[in-house]
Amino acid sequence: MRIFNAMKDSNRKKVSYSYERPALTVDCVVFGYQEGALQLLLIRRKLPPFQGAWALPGGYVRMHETLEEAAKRELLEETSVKNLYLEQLYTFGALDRDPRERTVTVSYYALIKRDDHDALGGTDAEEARWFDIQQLPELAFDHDRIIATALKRLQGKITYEPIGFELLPEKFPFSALESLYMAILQRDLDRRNFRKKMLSFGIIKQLKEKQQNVPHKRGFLYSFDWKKYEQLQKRGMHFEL
Amino acid sequence: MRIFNAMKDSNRKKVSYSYERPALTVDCVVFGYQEGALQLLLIRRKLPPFQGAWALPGGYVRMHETLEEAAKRELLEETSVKNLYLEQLYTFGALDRDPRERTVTVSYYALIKRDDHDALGGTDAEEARWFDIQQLPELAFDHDRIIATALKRLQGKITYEPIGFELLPEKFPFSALESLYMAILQRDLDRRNFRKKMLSFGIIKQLKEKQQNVPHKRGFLYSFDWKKYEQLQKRGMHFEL
DNA sequence: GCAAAAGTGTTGGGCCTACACCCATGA
DNA sequence: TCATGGGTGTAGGCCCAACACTTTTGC
Repeated sequence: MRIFNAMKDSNRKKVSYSYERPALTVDCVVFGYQEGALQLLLIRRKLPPFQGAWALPGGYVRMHETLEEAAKRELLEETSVKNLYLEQLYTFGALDRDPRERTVTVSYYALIKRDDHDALGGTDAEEARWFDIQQLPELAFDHDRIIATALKRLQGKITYEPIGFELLPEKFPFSALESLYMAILQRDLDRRNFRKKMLSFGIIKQLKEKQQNVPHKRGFLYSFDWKKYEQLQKRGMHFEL
Repeated sequence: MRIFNAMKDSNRKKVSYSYERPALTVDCVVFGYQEGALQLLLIRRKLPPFQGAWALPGGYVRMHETLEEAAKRELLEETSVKNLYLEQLYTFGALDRDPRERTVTVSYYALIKRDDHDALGGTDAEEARWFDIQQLPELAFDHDRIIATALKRLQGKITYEPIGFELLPEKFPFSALESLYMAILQRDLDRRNFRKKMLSFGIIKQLKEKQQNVPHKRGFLYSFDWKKYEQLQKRGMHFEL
């Protein structure tokens, strides 16, 4: 895939340098959340090395785009995903991480609202699929390490910044938020205490609507209040767990 | 400096690629602490661009070294500094951050015990100097942004991991730890509460020795207890502020 | 004796944890 | 009527913030 993209790149030309340079790529760890499970978006490699193996979406950084632009472009090309929360994760530079040649990769992690993006498959008719985070397949390159790093980062960040909403639809029942946190942190949380604390920040608004077609009591729907959050942040509010 | 190093590199040879690659460098934000002030190690550039300006130590990543090895090598070459706490910070990839050509830099931040490293000056007779973090000179490239990022990271990390000791000598009076935290966090801390909490973790041992030649009551010296810290960490201890 | 830092405890309030029962709905 | 999740309050304990005086030393 990487090679394929590179060959298509309209910037292609012979260039020479007076000393060798590592290749530079980006890779994206894309998290989603559905039906109580934290998920990950992977693509199947069509070419060697690791032909047929599952891998993170990613590819070469071009000369005229920033790292973040490269990450967004690859995601769009390979998985048709856009409009997401994207943040740089870590840069991996082990000597043997790509068997072809020295390749340094800048990794990003992304959070997306699954229901916005159920249509998958890239412009290259890439095979892309969601996997439950607990049941990942064998992965190409050092992508398992990158994923482990991303998960740790997500677990840390979600406790001190309200980014969980990036994984939920606009309107959600409170229990979805709660089980999202449990899926990410991989531990139980007390329902009453979680609700109390989360609501106490004042950044979630209760809507007038309720759940529909549920085989139990209808709960209110909620949504994240961006304006309130920005206001409170300016006044130095402190979100934590 | 970067060019100079590149020219010396024994790996030098003409290489060509079928598409362009950004240059890849590392830059290090080296923190030190002395006499109540948080300091930063900078070198003066001898060549254009930004000739004569102060900059972070750093340089090109070679093909046979990892990113961290590159960072350590550049530090040793340019500032004779070794044996330090080093951690990757962020990768900067703006298109125009180097006026010569597209250059992506992987930044690191380092903490060193000032008294171990008072001898400066690299093998190239680089001019290297410590600056008070509050009084930095004009900086080359986007190094001011890198430094700002590093300081924020240090402020965050020091509250949940006991890395402050990396900036202090082996033996230190308790007040040094306290004023170190105040210098980094740039706010006042209550002496009694800070001491209570810090000692409560049980990772600092009081020595038998006391301060010498001070114009006031002699306080005990302390040192960080690595073994205890590792033990407690395994048992899931949680250091915070 | 004076300046400067070391050393040391208590109290009140707020926050966190732990915990259990009733309600509304669809099947 | 049953299974399923929705919604709610309290009490005890722990931790945190705020706060001041005495001691030792060099000058």
